Parts: sequence; C-alpha cells; structure tokens
Amino acid sequence: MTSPVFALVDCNNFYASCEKLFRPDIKDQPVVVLSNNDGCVVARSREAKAIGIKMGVPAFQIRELIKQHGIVVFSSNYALYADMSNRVMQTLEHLAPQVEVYSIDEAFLDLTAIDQVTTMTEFGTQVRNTVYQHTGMVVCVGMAPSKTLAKLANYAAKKYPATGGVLDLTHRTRQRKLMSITPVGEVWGIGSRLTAQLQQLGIQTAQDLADADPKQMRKHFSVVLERTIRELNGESCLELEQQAPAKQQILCSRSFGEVVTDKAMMKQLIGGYVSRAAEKLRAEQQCCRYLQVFIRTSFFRRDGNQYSNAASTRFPVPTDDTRALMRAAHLLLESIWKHDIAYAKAGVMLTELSPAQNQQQDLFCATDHQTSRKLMTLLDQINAGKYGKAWFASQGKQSPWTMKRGHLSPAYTTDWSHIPQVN
DNA sequence: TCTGGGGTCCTAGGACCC
DNA sequence: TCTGGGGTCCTAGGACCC
Repeated sequence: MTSPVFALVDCNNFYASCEKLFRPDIKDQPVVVLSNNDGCVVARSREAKAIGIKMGVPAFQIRELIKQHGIVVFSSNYALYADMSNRVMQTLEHLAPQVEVYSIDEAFLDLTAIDQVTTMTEFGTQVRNTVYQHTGMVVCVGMAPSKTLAKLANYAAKKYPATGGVLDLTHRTRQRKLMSITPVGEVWGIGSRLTAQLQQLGIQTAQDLADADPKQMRKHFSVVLERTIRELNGESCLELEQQAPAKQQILCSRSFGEVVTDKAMMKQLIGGYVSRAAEKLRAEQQCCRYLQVFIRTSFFRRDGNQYSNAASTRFPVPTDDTRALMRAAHLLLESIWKHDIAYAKAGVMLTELSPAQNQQQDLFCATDHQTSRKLMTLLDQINAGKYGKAWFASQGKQSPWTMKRGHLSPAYTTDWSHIPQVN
C-alpha cells in the first residue's frame, strides 16, 4: 500500500489579492483589508506586511502609517472573495482527483495516485501556474505525507522565496531539516497558549515537538496534541474530507458601529440576525431545536457597567421557520435585557441541527407545516433575486444593522453594473 | 472617539442514576 | 459513630482554526 500524499494549496494574502486583481493601478502598492465595521486588519498585501502592519491590529492604531505610506484600505467585500474562492476551487477540482475545500482560501488535495506520473515539484508548479492562468490568483503549494506536514510545507513555500512557492516535503530528511528551524508555534494546531506551555517544557522547534513522546503529551495535554505529534512524524491521522460535514451550529452576530441603548432598536437588530441565521439554516437544509440569544457590552470598556448575558430555549419540534425563531428570540431578549447599558454586540446561535426532511412532528402542537415551508421558500426566492428584498416588520423599515464600510470595493464579479470597464 | 465573525473539538466537573 | 463506586449525560469554558 502506498503511503498517502497530501498537498495544501493556499492563496497568498487572499483578500488583499482579490482587491488587487481588479485594480491594476495599485498592483505594487501596500493594501490592507479591514474586518466588519472597518475594525481590524484582516488581510495585508506583501507590501503592507513589509511595512510592519500586523494581523488583527485595530485600524485606528495604524492611521498614521496609512497616511505615511499611502496604504490603500478596503472594507471586506465577502461577495467578491467568495466568488474568487469558487473560481480557484473549481480550477483545483480539474487538477486533482480529490479536493477538500478547507477554508475560503485553502484546499487540501489527495495526491496519493499522482506520484507515479510526475514529480511532486512538477505537479505543484503546474497547480500554481494553472490557478494563476485561470484566476489571476497566486498560490503556494506544500506537499507531504500528512496534513500537518503539508501545512508546514506550505508555510515554508510562502516564507522562503527560493522554493518558488512550491515545496515537496515527502522526504524524511527534508522534513527534519525544516522542522529544526521552524518555531513550534508555526505548527498547525499549536496556538499561543500551547506555545507558551510547550516552551516551558523546553520545546522550542517543530522538531522538538516531533521528538516528544505522544503518549506522555496526551496525558499532559490532550488527544489533539498527540495527533499533531504523530502527524509531524509522517503518520497520517487526519483524512481528506471531500464532503463538508453538516454544520453543527449557525451563528450570526455583530459588533455595532455605535453602542445600542434602546430596546426597540435591539429588537430590530436581533430580528435581523435571526433572519439571516434562519436563511443559512434553510440553505443547509436543516432545522434547529435550540436557539440562543446573547447581548453584551464592549470588552474594551474601562469604566464599569459591564454586562453580558445569554438566554436560550429548546423547541418541542425542530424548526426552520423565521417567524417561530423570531418570536422566541424576542422573548429571550426580554428576559436578559437590562436598561441603561451601552450594548456593543449581540447575536443569535442555532444548534441541535437536524436534516429538514423527515422531521418528527409533534402530535399536540398544530403547526401548519405545509404553509410554513411554502412561505419560507418564497421568502428565500425573493431575497435571492434582484427585484428587491422582503423582510419582517420587526426587523424595522430599513436594515438597522448597517455597519461601517467606508472603503468597500465594487462587486466586480457578481453584479453586472459593477463589471470592470476597459477604456 | 475607533478593537471582526464564524466555526470545530476536547475536557472537566456537576447532576443524576443504579 | 459509621455514609460506595461506577457509569452516563449535559454544559460551560478553553483552545484552536481561518
């Protein structure tokens, strides 16, 4: 039996690259993309990284740098990123027999059968060139016998220009060489907390971790860390998941552009989140049994009056009906609402999901299932079309959850009226 | 003045049962 | 006075990822 080979394909500076694709005029300029509400930096172009802009810094802290270096700033444009992501993934589907879309800008490929035909490096280069040709997106490719090592290979392909963006890490000696110069915190699954704890134990590099006793580490930490150690030693513990598993929870939450103190306003906001969450739920073809609503002040407040609370309910029968969810959510809000609080964030969470088909009905609870289904389908159809939107009165007349998006780029690829023009 | 959103998995500890 | 042991289920919270 041949041992498995995985490739990790990862887009470089994905959001920033998406923005640059349609703006050749800023090709070599530093670019940053901000989170919702134009809050934090969530993506940086190569040039912006070189200036020293860190991932996750609040926008207001880099105002001077932006001015000084002429950094081009964008609000996040998820419609654009999702569309570009689809194009990249479709290209990958043509290049490899099995693809796992791992996130918006990354995919694992199963290359187990490929190594007979061509060298790994050649294949990786072909992937890189083809994706660039088809989409304009630059990707790096890392290949190795486990997902964790493939991640590491990709990290190195990005970090070391001499690799040409493609790294074959299938050989043991090369794995050891790379791991011995890579900080343990760069390993997939090792975050800041674990890094600190591992360093206490004298584990500094990826190689140190690979050399640790997996049984011992499991006892000390968890089964997850044990798996990571085995993966670093070339033992594949994580399989390729071609079919995305059904979601287990759906969350819709926002920080507000300005604090909210008015209950009626909060009701509208929660209504909007429920609406959106229910839409996602139906798109997944699932129903939920459990609904949670939460509201809170800002963690960053220094003065008193911090407040954070959540309330939840379990339905007798799973539902995907926005009306039922919204009624329940508003009751939950009533139960946790406190006056004279400056709320900064709120959200709703749906859990205990199950397939929408074959729902067990409640004998004593007369819901008109047919009508509900028809109404929700119609609602989703209207909102998917381009002839206007339909929403519930309790969400307010205009969507009150407009957030700060001062630097939004056009919907180049998803709206005819925004299509780029060549003059 | 100004600090994102949406997920997953694992573990510890309490409640409860026999 | 003396007060078991083992199992399951649930939840909250921590840690991680992108």
